[in-house]
Amino acid sequence: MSNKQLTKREENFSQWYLDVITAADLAEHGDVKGTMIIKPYGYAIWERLQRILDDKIKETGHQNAYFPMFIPKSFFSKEAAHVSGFAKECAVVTHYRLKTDEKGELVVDPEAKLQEELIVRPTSETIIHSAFSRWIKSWRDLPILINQWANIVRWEMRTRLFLRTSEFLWQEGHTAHATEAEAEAEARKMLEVYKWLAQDIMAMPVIDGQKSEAEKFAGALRTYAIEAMMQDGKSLQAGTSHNLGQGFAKAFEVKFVDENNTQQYAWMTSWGVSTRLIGGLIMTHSDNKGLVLPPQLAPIQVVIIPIIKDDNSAKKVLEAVTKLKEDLQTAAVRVHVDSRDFETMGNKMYEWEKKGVPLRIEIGPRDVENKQVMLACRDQDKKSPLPLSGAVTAITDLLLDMQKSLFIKAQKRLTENSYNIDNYSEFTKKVENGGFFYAHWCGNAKCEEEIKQETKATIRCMPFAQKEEKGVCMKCNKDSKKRVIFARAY
RNA sequence: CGGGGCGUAGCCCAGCGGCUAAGGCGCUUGGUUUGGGACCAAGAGAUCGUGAGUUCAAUUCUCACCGCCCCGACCA
Repeated sequence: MSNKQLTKREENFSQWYLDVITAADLAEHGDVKGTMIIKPYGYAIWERLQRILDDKIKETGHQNAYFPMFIPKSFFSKEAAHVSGFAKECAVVTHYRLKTDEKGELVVDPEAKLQEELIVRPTSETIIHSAFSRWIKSWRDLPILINQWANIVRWEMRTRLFLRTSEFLWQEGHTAHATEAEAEAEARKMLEVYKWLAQDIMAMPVIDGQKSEAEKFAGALRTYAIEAMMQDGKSLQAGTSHNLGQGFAKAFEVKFVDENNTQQYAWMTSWGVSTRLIGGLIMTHSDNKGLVLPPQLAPIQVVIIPIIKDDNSAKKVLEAVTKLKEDLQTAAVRVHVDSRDFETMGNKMYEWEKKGVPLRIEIGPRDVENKQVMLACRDQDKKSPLPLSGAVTAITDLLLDMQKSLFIKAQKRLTENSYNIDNYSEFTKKVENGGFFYAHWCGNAKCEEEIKQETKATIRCMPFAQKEEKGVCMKCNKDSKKRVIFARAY
């Protein structure tokens, strides 16, 4: 990263740290504009998240499957709202062959034009539903609960590392049900899973709720989402779950014969989270020193750095290091020993700090002598001695504590930056500084749009937990029953 | 697609109508170091974005093209 950016980062930390400090070590931009290369360490974080979520998705009765990345254009155009929602950001395959021209240059062979263009999936509803229509004949075939891990492409005009890349990795669930109630329950259940993932695993507090009509998924009946607050007060949509109603079923002829021998359209859902979560993770916990990882997600939970002074003490130090490493591994702690002798102490420490390893342990001759290790927690500044006896228990406890305290810290920030607001002109000023604004809204899309135009703030969600109360829309003064969250978002 | 900026080594960049294109980071080798970003020495690494023009001479000036970044529009 350039020096200019570093300087600017210091001026305005929240704007820059995603790009500058940690993301650079986790990922770099790809060769195609807006795509990203995720480096092994960054991928290890995604991989843990993926494994944890995948287990949970299977536990809740879903099966993994895989569908093609190319979607015939005709599939895409069957659901009207869906088309208009995604049409502007699709990568399109038009040819299937290259050739060398007279000048010896590699060109697209005009002879090899596809009869029907293929869309690189921006999401897989259409292709999966077309399969569903063949798979589903009877009420006995339902529910069908499918999940897929895949890459997708959305040709965004403006990209941002981790948060909005042209190509990204995600998980997308697609289900079909016999009844509306069942589909609704499924959509809500999976949002709960995402909430659990965000809060219990990533230590990232979220607000769950329903999206407004303007913000909902193209083609959905209702969209539910979890919204997280980043350190700069901006909102990040961290996961969505859609009750698709019967719209897609009608477009793709997903029909079944019910117990009364009548043809019915299925009720569908879809839900997904993406590598955007890694961006959310970075922007929730990171500090000026780099990434801070919650222990549950950290590929390396404990790093041990042996301090070798001379050949005499080296043996004893390495013995102590190996012993502790093995004991920790027995206790299922993910531990790494940094035994590189060509790096200086300082470099090693900065590196692991930057990578967000929760606990760092140093063992040198002095520590062996005193039957202790030096321990530093990533979320605290100090370094303190820890007796070797009982060290493993102390460490596992510390990891649990850190998981909790990271969540509490983030939740405190979320609470402190959430406001009830009734005065629109006050809102327009305060929203500049970020935060969640609980405000009354009449439910009219026109007010919503005007507010967006005037303040760049959108309705993030209508929180499930929000109690009814009488009020008037902060924009137009018409009656409102509930407050919704307005915020600026990524 | 509008407005602005920038393309010189893996990265950050200096430079100038002319001589062997400078420096820092990183890398390699050897040595000394090692409890918070080490030091010394020697080295490798550059079609100066591409093409054309002006000129005795272009990395430098002009034009075109390509690419990237930022701000909008778009999207989330």
